[in-house]
Amino acid sequence: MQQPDSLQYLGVRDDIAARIAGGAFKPGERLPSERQLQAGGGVARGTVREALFQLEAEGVIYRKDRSGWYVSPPPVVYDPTRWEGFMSYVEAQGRRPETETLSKVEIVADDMLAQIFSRPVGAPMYWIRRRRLIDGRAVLIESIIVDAARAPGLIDHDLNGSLTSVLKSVYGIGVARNKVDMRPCALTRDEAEALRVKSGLPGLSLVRTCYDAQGHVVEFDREYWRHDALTVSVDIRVR
Amino acid sequence: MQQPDSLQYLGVRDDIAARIAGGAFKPGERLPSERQLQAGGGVARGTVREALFQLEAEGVIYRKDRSGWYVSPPPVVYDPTRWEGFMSYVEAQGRRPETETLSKVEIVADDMLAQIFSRPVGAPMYWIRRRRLIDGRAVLIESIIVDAARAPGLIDHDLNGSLTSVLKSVYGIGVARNKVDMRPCALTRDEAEALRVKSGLPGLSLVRTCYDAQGHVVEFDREYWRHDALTVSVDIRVR
DNA sequence: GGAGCATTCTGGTCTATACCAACTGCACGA
DNA sequence: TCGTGCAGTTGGTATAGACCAGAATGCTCC
Repeated sequence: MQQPDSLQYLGVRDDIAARIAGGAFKPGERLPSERQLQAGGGVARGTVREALFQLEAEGVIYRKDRSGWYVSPPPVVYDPTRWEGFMSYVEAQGRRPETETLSKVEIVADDMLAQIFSRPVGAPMYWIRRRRLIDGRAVLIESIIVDAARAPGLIDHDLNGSLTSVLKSVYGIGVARNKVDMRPCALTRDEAEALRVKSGLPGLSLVRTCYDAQGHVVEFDREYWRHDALTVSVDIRVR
Repeated sequence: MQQPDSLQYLGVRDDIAARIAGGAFKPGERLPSERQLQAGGGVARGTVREALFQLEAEGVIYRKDRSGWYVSPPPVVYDPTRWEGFMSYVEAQGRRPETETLSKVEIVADDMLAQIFSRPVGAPMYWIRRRRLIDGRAVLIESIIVDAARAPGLIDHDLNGSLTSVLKSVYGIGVARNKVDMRPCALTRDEAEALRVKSGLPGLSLVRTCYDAQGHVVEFDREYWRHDALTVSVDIRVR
């Protein structure tokens, strides 16, 4: 599957990429519309879109539905071993973090949750869904489960800040160990809708299990990130 | 960007996905051609392709250029903290690993490599490029740099097996610490060609720096994985 | 000045068609 | 038996046109 430069859409891609690299469009700025790019390049709109899809896959640009194509800001660096919460982490990198709580409800543990938390099926749990933004752009959606018995009344607190610090300061629960699973994925249906992206856009699925010093599960967290929003960095000793 | 089920390509997607889940097509098997699917669904070929792209992004299917669409095998699990080489690792999961050495040459360190290895610019280095396959499918391409002064004659050895074990058994160099950077990316140009995928397919970029017990850099490794070929799992204590 | 509404613009979906290049399989011949 | 070459099939690229729904804009009226 060679890429001879004879392919028109790669030519259009290179043209737009060069203009972005040259500073003609800055991070966050809008590109000309597809129809304008089409006229400028003398190609069909489908070809322009193919070029834009390439740049989107590379993380160079992103789209807002029916609004336009925009130049991507740089990604944040994520180190699971140094993670102390989204808000402080993002702020430390000079970006503006925001959190929106989409829902918070009490549920009962199903088989999977019961096993994860080592609790009986039917045990009360809190289910929190949040959307998190960087510089005004939604970058991840997360679904958190916390054992209600260990943090009674948790969902009555303001959860738009750091959940970790609420658990620590209000309930005295600290995190001693993290297990993180990562997997490239496609953002589909619910996640895509919540992040306001087109279904099928590549993303990163991140499943975090937090344990306290006694080895009990404190928090079980599924996150779906935009693929262009982060870099993961892990520094570990070989066992 | 809601997904009302009125969208035709999502309907086609669901139809194909259901047939795969139902066992009509097994991992590794070929799907009917786009033109056959088109006729069966009564839609345009572009719509069928849109549905196939969705499933590809989700990792459900993959394509061989001008050959057809195939059902994806399950991903391998990758734990950077337990990594003892591709070959043994993949075999332990019941899969068949292969390695092809694409090139191995001596180069001189540029600014970046000099800094990484704490060696002068111009120091001799070995540059090894390999392609690695699971069950006959190319899943990753890697580019490895090793300090030639620490492993003289390395590239005269057979490098289709475990590089780690060659470094250990022949040169007595062990790895004590790993630094791993991960980032969702697009496979473009060289990587895409080496993996025989279409440029722009999502992938995972993995940069590994291996240190010995003295903190010297042993090996610097850039890997590009197919996005559907692996799951990353990290288990770490919070500092 | 602000709320509400209509228009315009934008990307999203879909159809139909055409041609190309790489792969596949088969038939043929050495 | 083993290549070799041809023909058919497949996905890849590109065009042109059409319509839709949501976003953005600007206008009007209160």
